[in-house]
Amino acid sequence: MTKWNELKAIAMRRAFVPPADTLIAFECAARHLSFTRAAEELHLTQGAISKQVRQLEDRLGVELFRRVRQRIVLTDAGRLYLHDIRGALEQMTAATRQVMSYAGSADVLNLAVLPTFGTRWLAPRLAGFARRYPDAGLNLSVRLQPFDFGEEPFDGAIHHGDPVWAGAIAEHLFDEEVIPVASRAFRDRHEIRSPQDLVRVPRLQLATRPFAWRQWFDLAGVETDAAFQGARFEQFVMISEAAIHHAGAALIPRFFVEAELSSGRLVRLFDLSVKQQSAYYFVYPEGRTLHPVVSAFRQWLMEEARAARTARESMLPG
Amino acid sequence: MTKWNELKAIAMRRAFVPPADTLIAFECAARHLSFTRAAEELHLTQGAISKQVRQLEDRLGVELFRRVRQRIVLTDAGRLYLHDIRGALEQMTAATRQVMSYAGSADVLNLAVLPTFGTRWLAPRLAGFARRYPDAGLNLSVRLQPFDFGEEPFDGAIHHGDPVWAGAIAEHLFDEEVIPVASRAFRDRHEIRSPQDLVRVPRLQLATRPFAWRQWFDLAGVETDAAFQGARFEQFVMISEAAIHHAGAALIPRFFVEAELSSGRLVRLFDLSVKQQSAYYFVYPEGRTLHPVVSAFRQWLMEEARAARTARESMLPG
DNA sequence: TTCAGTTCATTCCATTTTGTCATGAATGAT
DNA sequence: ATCATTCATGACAAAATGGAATGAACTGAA
Repeated sequence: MTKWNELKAIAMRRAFVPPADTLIAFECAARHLSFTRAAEELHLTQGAISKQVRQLEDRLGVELFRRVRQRIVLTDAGRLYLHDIRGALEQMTAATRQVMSYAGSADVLNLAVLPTFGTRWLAPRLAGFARRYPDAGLNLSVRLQPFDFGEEPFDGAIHHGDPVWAGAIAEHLFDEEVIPVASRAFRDRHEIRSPQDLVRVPRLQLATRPFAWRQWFDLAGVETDAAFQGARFEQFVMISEAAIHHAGAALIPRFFVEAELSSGRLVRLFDLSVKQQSAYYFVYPEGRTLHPVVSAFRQWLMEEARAARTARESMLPG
Repeated sequence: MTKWNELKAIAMRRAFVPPADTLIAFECAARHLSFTRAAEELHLTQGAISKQVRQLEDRLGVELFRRVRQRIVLTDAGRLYLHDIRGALEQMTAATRQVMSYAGSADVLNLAVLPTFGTRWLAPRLAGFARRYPDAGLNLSVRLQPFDFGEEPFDGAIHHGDPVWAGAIAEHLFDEEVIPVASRAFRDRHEIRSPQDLVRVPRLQLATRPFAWRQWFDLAGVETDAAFQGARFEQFVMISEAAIHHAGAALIPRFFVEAELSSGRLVRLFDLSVKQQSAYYFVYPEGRTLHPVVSAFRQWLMEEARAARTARESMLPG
C-alpha cells in the first residue's frame, strides 16, 4: 500500500524512539491498567514502572495516563500511542525471534509465502518435511507481491498468479479450483438438488474471485443474470465462517476448505469446480546453484503438490 | 490480513526486544556498511557503534555482519533482520511523532482515512481547514476497514462503500465515478474519436473495480465481449503511471487523477463516467456530543464535498 | 618497500540510565 | 479507626552506555 508522506518517518531519529523497555512497560501497564500488575508481569518493582511511565510522559510531553484516585486510566493520546506502539513491538519481537532461529544452525531455509496458502495448505504439511529433514531450519515470511531475490533474503517463494517472476524460475504446484460449498443445514433447508437451485438461494462472493459464480454457472449450463449477486467478502476466513454459519452457498478455493470438508462443517454441493486462471507456483532464483536444503524442500514440495493433484483427480466422477 | 500464528509474537518479552538505540545503531551501520559512518550520523564514537553491534550479535546469538578486511558486509541473517526491524522502527518513530502532536494542544482531531483518498483528495485541501482553524491539531491514520469507535481513539473516519457502520453516523460526501483517461500521445496515436474505438485499443483494468469497463461500455451503448480484457492493476498509482506512460486507456476514479488532468499528463477521453455503487462517507460515532473541533471539521468537509460535487456537475454537457 | 590514511576491535574509565528499597499520601472496605 | 491497596518519590546501588585512547589490519600512493 502506498504510504502517505506524513505518516512516513523521516528517519529513525533517536530523539523519536523511546527505549524499548520503556515502551514495554507502558504497554504492559496499559494492558493491566495497573503499575503494580505490570511490575509483577515484567519482574520489576512498582516504583520502576511508575518512573518509567513518568519518564516516557516527560519525554513525549504528553500525558498517557490520568491518575484517578490511585488508579490509572488511559488518555486519548495514551490509547492512540498504545495501538500504534503495540504493532511495532510485536513486529520487533517477531523479527528478533526469527533471526534468532539462525543461531546454531547453518541450514536455514527462508521462504516467502502467501498468508492463506501458508496457513491452510503448507503449514499442515510441514511436519512431513521436518521429519524428513530434521536439521533444517525454516523461516516463513509473508509477502503478497513478487520481489527481487537480489533484494530480499529469501531462498524461495510461493506465488499465486501467472508464472512470471523476473530473474526466477517458477515451477507449477497446482491450479486453483473453486468449489461450491455450504453448511449441511443450509443445503437441506433450501433443498438444493441441482445447480439451478443455486440461482435462487443466498450466495456468497469472494471479492478476489469476482467471476467465479458466473464461470461456475456457465460450466453447469445454467443461464442467469444473477451470477454477481450476493454478499461480498474480501477474506477467505470470513466467507468460510459465513458459509459455516448458514449464510449462503459459497465458491471457495478447494485447498482452503479441506479441513472443513473433512470435519463436515461444510459440504461440497456439486462435483463441478471452476479452475481459476491463476495457479500456485514455487519460485526460486534462476542461475543460482540451489543450497542442498532448498533442493530438498523443492523436491518435497513437488511431491506434496503431485499428491494433492492426484487426490483431486481421483475424486472426480469416473 | 489474517496473520499467521507462527509469525505472531507470543508476548513482548523483554528478552526478545533489544534496546531501541541498539537497533538504530545496527540499522544505520547496515545502511552505510560502515561503523564509522554510522557513528557520524548518530553523533556517537565509532567504538560505541562497534560495541553496540557486537552486543546485539551476542544477544541474538547470530552474526549480523561479516568483517571482511576492515569492512563489514551483511549476512543473510543480518539482511533479514534489517528488513524486519526497519519497519518496526519506522512504525515506532511515526507513532511517537504522532502522539507528540498532543503536546501543548487540547484540540487534536484524530481521523482514520483511506490511503488513496487521504493522499489524493483530502491532503491537498487540508491547508484550507488549517487556515480556518489554526489552533486545531490533526492526526491522520490509515484504516482500511470499519472499526468500533469504542475500541479505537478516532473522532471520525472516511469510509468507502455502503453507509453501514455499526454505532456510527455516515454522511455522504460524494459518489465515486470512474472516468476514461489516457495520455494525449496514446489518444492521438490510436485515433480515439468515439467510445467504440476503446474496444480495439489496449485498456487497463483496476482490480478493485472489475466491472468498470463493462459498465462504461453499457452506458456508451457499445456492445463488446472484450470488456474484461486488459492488464490488471491493484493500485491506483500503478494504473495511472501506466496510463501516463502510454500503456493504454484506463478507467480511474476521478478524484484520483485531478492533478494529472490539470497538468495535461492525462486527458479525459469522453464525458461519460460510471458512478460506482460505493460512495465516500464521513463517519463519526453516534450518540456523542461532537467536540467543537470535530464539528468544525465536519462542517468544513461537507462544504468541500459539496463544492467538489458542484464542480463535477457543472462540467457535464448542458 | 615505506608511509599515511582508514576501518574495526578492545580496554579503561566516566557518565547516564535503570532498578531496588523504603516511605508517604490517598483511597476504599471493614 | 484500622487495614489493605495503589501510585509517587527520594536515596542509593547496579547496570548499561559512551568517550578516549590504542592496537591490528588493510589499502593506496609515493
